[in-house]
Amino acid sequence: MLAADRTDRYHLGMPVPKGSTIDPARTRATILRAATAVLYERGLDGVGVAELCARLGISKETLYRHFGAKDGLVEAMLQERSRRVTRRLAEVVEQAGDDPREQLTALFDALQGWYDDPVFRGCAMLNASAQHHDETVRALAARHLDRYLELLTGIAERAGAAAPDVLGRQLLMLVEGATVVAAQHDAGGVGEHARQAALTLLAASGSARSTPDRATRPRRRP
Amino acid sequence: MLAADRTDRYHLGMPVPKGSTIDPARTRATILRAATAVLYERGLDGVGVAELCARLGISKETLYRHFGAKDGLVEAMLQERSRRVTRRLAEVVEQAGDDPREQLTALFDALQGWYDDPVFRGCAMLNASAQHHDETVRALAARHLDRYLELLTGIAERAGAAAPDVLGRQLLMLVEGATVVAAQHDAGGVGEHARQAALTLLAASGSARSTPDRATRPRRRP
DNA sequence: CACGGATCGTACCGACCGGTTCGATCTATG
DNA sequence: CATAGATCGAACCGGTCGGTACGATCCGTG
Repeated sequence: MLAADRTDRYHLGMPVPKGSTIDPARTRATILRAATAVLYERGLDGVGVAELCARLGISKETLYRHFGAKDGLVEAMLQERSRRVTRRLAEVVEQAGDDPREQLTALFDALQGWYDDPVFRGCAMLNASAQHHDETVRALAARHLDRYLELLTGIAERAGAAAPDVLGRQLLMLVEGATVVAAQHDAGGVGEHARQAALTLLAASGSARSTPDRATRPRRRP
Repeated sequence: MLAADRTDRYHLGMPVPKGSTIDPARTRATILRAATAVLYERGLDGVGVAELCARLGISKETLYRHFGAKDGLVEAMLQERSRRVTRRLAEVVEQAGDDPREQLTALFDALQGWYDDPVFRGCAMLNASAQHHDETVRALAARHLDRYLELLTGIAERAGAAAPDVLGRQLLMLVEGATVVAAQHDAGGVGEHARQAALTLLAASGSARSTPDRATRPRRRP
């Protein structure tokens, strides 16, 4: 589990390299990354602070100095994950070129790759929201869906959909539905089927690419 | 919270009516129904056994005699809810007539009605699966999705879709995605948008009955 | 009328959990 | 060399939770 025998040791399960100040910021980031993996796999309440710290190779005091409380860790973790995942998907879409169809294809392919990952356990935000009825976590989940919706509505707009916000919502349902089904029901091919559905909705959404400029519409948040 | 003052009292928060044997089966069903509501609203781990019993107006001993353990209650509860919900949706579909488009419309209208219910908190099965990483609960959630899938694939078959199982999966994603979005993001109109998407997918699925502009084909191919 | 069964209310128990504290160790800095 | 800061490991604390036990109450039945 850990490295370093009793003679020399320190910090995060590994002996501190030669001459390096223990950088708190780096420590915090490392804790965040490792804790995210454990809490995602086992659930927020599935692992206590003691075991969590043991797995990370840190002491409870270190964790509490960086995050104040377990909730602080959870919130920081969810925020960071939401940002990272959203950025990743936005990159995938961006690198797919200008064709909205290609963008959607790339997006659902990326999702399928995620579903195939052995550690895939569904959307961490929605899982967290189901576990902690805490209002803060709910807000983070809602914000996460906001980010997704913004990305998808952007695709819908570039496709010249007659009602891009409606299409964006529908694509959001497909993305989240595919994620849920992949997590709970699997059987494979979920991403592909979702992609086909998305392309069908796109094709049926009105004049494709013929009306690039249109009145901008209000945005997210109820 | 309770009825009955200190003079006469008994059983399930209400005084036992005049001459009636306390029927264990009825007691169990009543506990199940009331516990379902509380645990759905607050989360499986959001309310302890003590408080749960207080809310139901029963003693812990009674609960444990009927369900053995909290997990037993949870499992019984989820099973019963899955059966009830699925049956209800099947009825809605059945009462909508023979047209698959009408059936889908009725189904998503029913879902929208659910979303509008103030106690709506998303799909209880998926919430439970996110909370208890327990294998039994996961299996119950998977079985729940099986039931949904069966219903939706049936509609796809009656519509004469070229690939009814694929369309069924896609409709399942829409249903679950709509439920997730309604629970976490709301803003209204989710059911309607999901319904439109479902009808679009149905119309594009190579069906005979649901697309008026295509060559007709016989229905019913199991 | 006595008995068995279902129930209540309460007290109790052991386990665990989130969080705090403390002494010791090591590093960089001045 | 002394100090300050980051960390470790372990002990500790109060609270909560799931589950059990027990005496008392009320019912229908024999």
